[in-house]
Amino acid sequence: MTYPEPDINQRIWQIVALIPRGKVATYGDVAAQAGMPGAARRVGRALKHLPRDTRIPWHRVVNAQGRISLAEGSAGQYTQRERLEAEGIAFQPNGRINLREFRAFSAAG
DNA sequence: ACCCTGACTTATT
DNA sequence: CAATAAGCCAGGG
Repeated sequence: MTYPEPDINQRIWQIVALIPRGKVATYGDVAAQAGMPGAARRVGRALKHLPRDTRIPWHRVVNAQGRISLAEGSAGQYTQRERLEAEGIAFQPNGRINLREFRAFSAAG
């Protein structure tokens, strides 16, 4: 069976591992930090590839709107929110995270 | 090769 | 703020 570029996934996971506790990064941020600006979707795919028992803090990756991209009501969505709140990340009433406050990598790098 | 789909993003209406 | 459109990269039928 064909294998989806393992090196790329490794690089993406490495960047995600750099997001400090209590902070988040957008898919676009991770892609840019990994040296592939514009490849936000690629990041999502890499995360989906993660083994269940990984220690990579995948939950610290949210979309550009400061929202969780996993399906509403899904187990993953619930887990992600629980973990983020446990790290002290606050969700606004509209379900969004204030990126100005919790973003790990600034747009300027 | 063609087309649809997705843990995405930005701009426009 | 919601709906559209267009750009983006790659997997799978």
